[in-house]
Parts: sequence; structure tokens; C-alpha cells
Amino acid sequence: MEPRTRATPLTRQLESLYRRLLDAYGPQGWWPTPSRAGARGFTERGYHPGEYGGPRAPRERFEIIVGAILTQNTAWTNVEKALTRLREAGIFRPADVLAVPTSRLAGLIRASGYFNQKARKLKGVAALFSADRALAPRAAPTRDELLAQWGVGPETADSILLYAFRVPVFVVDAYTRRLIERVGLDVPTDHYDEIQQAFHGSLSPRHELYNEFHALIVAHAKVHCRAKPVCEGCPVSRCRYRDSHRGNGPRDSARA
DNA sequence: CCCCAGGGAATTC
DNA sequence: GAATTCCATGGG
Repeated sequence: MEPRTRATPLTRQLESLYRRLLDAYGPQGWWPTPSRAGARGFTERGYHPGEYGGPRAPRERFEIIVGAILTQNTAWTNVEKALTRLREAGIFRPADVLAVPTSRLAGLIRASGYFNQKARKLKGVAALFSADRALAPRAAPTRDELLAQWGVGPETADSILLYAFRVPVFVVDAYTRRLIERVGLDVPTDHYDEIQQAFHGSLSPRHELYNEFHALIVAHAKVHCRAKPVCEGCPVSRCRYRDSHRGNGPRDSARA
């Protein structure tokens, strides 16, 4: 299933990319949970860069799971508003989500958009993680268990595995594809699993590395590699894309 | 006014 | 499989 990790040209490209991003933006310490405010190690970003200790506390873990649902195609600032509403309503655990009527749940998460769909999704994951599963510490669910949930696709499943349970799976999102295209990495960008395999086959399977790499890609996408690119001061040297993007590397047609 | 945001499901061909 | 459409708020 897992290809051997070996040094390929792609390995060097990805490691170089990672180092450039880390140098430019610093450790991100994901997952960013608003409830971290006030906790030891709290930073102005609201989370703990550099902490990759033991298993997550159950409530923090569930907050990550909820956030992974709410952030689907949605700006994180709006997710924070919804998470804060949930916390103020005393909703911390799967059982709390199950106890609230779907209509009220939808109202609480209104700011995160798609609230009717997402309320249903939260009910589903709450059921998955409730009952015997709530007994911490619990081993991570399988990827297939997560994917079987309505509203949980590949990215959400992998985000939960990586950030809630520290399983070394690389999370692929729209930013990842955009960066691959603009930097000109020799990685196909059409299928989720293909992209993920490329990373898994080229990087050592360390959850700390996958955690930081994905978080750094998001940070980079918000500052420089936006939909409308801001190339001034871009830390990725081969980032020679133009407004029209596509292509851009030294050689564009080199994919065979 | 427009576009964008850490997707996923359902439909259609 | 590939291409659309829907879901919906909030910020720039």
C-alpha cells in the first residue's frame, strides 16, 4: 500500500519547498482551535507552534473534527465564529451535538455557511465518535470509516486523521494543487489520491512533518499564493507564475 | 459589483 | 470517469 520512501528528485524538491516555507513563515503548530485562547503556550495565532506531544485531549480532538467539517469551502474566520458559538452554547462533545436539535445546531453554526448541510454532517460525525468511541484515549478511526460518513470526503477524512489523531497522512487541498501547478512540480494535479501518493512516496511518514507542511501551504496560500497571486517577496524561488498562471516553471511541457 | 474561502454530494452525460 | 450544480455566510 505504502510505497517505500526513497530519495527521488521530487523528494529534494519537496524538502526544499518545505524548508523555504518553514523559514518564511515559521512553525504553524496546527490545528488552530479558538478554545486554545488563554491556554499555556497560547500565541496571538491562537495555537501552539511546535507542540506535538501525546494524544490530543478529547475535547480538543472533537473541536478539530468539528472544525474540519465547518471549514469545507469556507473561510476559517467564519469557522471560528461558529466554533465560538458552539462553545458558548456548551457544546463540546459528540453527545452534546447529538442532544441538540438539528435546527438549533444549524443556527449556531450559521456563520460558517452551508449551515443546513453542515448541521447534518456534524450529527453524523458526532454519532461516529459518540458512545464507546468517546472513551479516551481512543485509537484513530480508519480512513474508510470516516469516508463512509455523509459529508466526509478525502480531505476532511485526512484532516481528521492527521490533526485530531496525528496519523501521518498528507492532506491535499485546493491550495496544494494551486501551489503544485504554479511551482511546476512534476506531480499530477487531477486526482486526490495521486497527489497524496506523490507526497507519501517522497517524504518520510512523520505526522509532525505532514502537519507543518500542509499548514505552511495554507499560510503561504493566504499571503502570497492567493487566487490572485502576490509574487512580491514570495519565498518560493521557482514561483515564476504570472497572473494567468498555469505552466510557469522553466519548462512547462515537460510532463510526459 | 465582483470574487473568494483549508469540499462534498447529487445529477447528468 | 468528467463536467455541472447546489449548498450560503462573510470579507476584501
